[in-house]
Amino acid sequence: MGRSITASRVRSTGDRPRIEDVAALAGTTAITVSRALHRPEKVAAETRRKVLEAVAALGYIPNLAASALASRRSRILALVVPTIANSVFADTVHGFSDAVTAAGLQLLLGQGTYAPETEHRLLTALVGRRPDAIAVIGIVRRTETRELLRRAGVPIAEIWDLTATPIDLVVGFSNRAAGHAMTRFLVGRGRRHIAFVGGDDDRAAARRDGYAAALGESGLAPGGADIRVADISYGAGRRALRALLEAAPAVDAAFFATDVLAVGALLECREMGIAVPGRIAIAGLGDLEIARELSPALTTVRVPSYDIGRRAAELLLARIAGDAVASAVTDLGFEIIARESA
Amino acid sequence: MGRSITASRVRSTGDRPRIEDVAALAGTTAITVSRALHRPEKVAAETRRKVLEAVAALGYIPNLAASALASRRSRILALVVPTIANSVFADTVHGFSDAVTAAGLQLLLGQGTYAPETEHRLLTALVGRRPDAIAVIGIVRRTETRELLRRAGVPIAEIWDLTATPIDLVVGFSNRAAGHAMTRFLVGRGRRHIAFVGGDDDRAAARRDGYAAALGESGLAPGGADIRVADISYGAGRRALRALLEAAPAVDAAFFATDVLAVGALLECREMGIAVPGRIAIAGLGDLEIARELSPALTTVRVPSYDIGRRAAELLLARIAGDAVASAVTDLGFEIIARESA
DNA sequence: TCCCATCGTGACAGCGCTAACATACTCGAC
DNA sequence: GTCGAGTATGTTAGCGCTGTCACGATGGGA
Repeated sequence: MGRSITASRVRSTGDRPRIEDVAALAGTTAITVSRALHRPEKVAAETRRKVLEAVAALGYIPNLAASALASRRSRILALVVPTIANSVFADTVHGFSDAVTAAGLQLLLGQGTYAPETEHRLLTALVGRRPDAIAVIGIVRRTETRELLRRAGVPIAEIWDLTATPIDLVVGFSNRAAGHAMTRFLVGRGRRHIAFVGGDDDRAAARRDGYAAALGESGLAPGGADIRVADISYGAGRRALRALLEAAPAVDAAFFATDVLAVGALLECREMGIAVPGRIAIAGLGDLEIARELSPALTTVRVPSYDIGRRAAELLLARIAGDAVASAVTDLGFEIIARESA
Repeated sequence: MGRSITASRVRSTGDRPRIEDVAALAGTTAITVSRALHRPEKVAAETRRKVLEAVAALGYIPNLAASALASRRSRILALVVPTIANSVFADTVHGFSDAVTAAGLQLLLGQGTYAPETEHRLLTALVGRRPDAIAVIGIVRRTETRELLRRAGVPIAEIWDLTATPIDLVVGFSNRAAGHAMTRFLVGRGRRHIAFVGGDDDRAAARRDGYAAALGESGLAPGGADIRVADISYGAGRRALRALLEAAPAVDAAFFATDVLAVGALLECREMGIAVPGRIAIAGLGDLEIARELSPALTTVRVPSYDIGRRAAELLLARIAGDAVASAVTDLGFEIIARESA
């Protein structure tokens, strides 16, 4: 049945050439071809030349699935993101992709993990591909999922928020500290009725936490109703601002969990003729490009989205290469960008 | 040497369980486990139960690289994008990912193909993974690369622009027609000195083409210097607007190849006190969310970014399943969204 | 009663590659 | 000339899964 029984080793037309076809044409054997391609220094220059010639002549492209199976190295890095339709996460994917590509590996992307259930399913599927490492945006909460990742037996990075108890590595910044710092900043600007507006994901919750702690330290009470948004959009930011002013007329500052919401609020203020920062200060988080282009320009927290992705990939690659990674926790920090809106 | 020589088939700790381990625990053989997982209707209910129990007990996750090798189906779809840090492409990735995930396959993402050379290298690497289908944003120009894809022997989709001579499938809209339609729209609004501003990629070039054709039909000359931007950002849009007004003071309309540039121009006009659309009309393409939130709201071309990704994946999946795809060309159209800026 | 279709299961081989060991050959030291 | 070390290449045996065929059991129709 097998090809090896047939007299000729020439492949039928339409089939892709295999490593043996290359070897035959180059007058050598499969293993030498493999070495010529992966460890050229182990092969005589003349042999290498013949092999490369044969590769070119046949248009040979190694089957990486077979390679992965035999070598137990897939040369794939998996990355899991809540959604890609969010430019800060897109930047992280970008950074991750750049580092992965530079190292000659490939990126397997999993998307859609705001629910723990989907996250688990998605990760199971990804683990099946036996990636050399896995990165996940967010801290993995479900015990079962953490166990799944641990058992995958490869380096794991949880990225975008810090935790003292990572599965393996963490790369990000403290969302809590960022929330705290911005709130202190607003207090420092003389604001006394500061509201927080955000969604319900973990990162927003951490920022809200930091906000609450900073208020407590300053002896202040929350400056408005607890406004939660269901989706992250400019429109949601507008609506949230209106709801806030209605529910808490005394509010003098609004800190939004993300710039998209803050920008929406800024636009709404302009249309309603509400002075910013006169009547109310507006602050965001993310430092989107649009934030600095509006007027008043948005005061925000700059966050290393691209670097988180890039650094995570680099650390994972180092781990794969067997290099010791100094610390399990990589804090990339953040920066308050004071502009006109607060 | 091999595992089969050892007396016991129980795996050493740390190793992942294989299909044979599951089979042993379920009291059956590997092939039955494979069938129980992939074609459950082919296996007796009782056997299936035992297999699933064993799978759960061992935490077995099939090795998809081995599966791909044996079955010649990788269950991977590859997608290649110029950059992901551009929200319209991110939407396309999103749509593609949704369809791929829904079908139980996985997404291999390649990023960074504004240069033909990188595109070729990236695609070579992706083809090595033997995806079941490949989608590429843009029309593949290089003959060598087209040949590479053709020889991959799987369905191929070129997406985001139409062409009469696709490698296999095309899904998108006519960038030329969109440029044409918006230009006609501006002419219809009484504009006579219409400028076009965009980058140098293929899509911008097609839009510029349509613009030039529409001007010709209306007996008009280009309304300004030929402004090319090097990067796509709000800042670039601002600078382009200033450059345009300086180079061609008579200009009464500016059509930007993408909304990001148009939004930048709109912001610049506001700051410079230039009346829009009084002094100059501004139009874009893409229909970003911010476009409708600004005032004046941006007149633009709505483009089916998400649907292009989703539809491309669906068509590719249909092809893989052996269904005939009605037409090689899928035109998803576009829509002029007339708002206040033009 | 026999036959053949159908169902459930299994044996075997192979997908295309590489790790590990084995072998041949070269060259300089003694 | 012999030996050992180093270099270049080859042989063998899988990696973990599934396609293909084969086989036994069951059951309904002639």
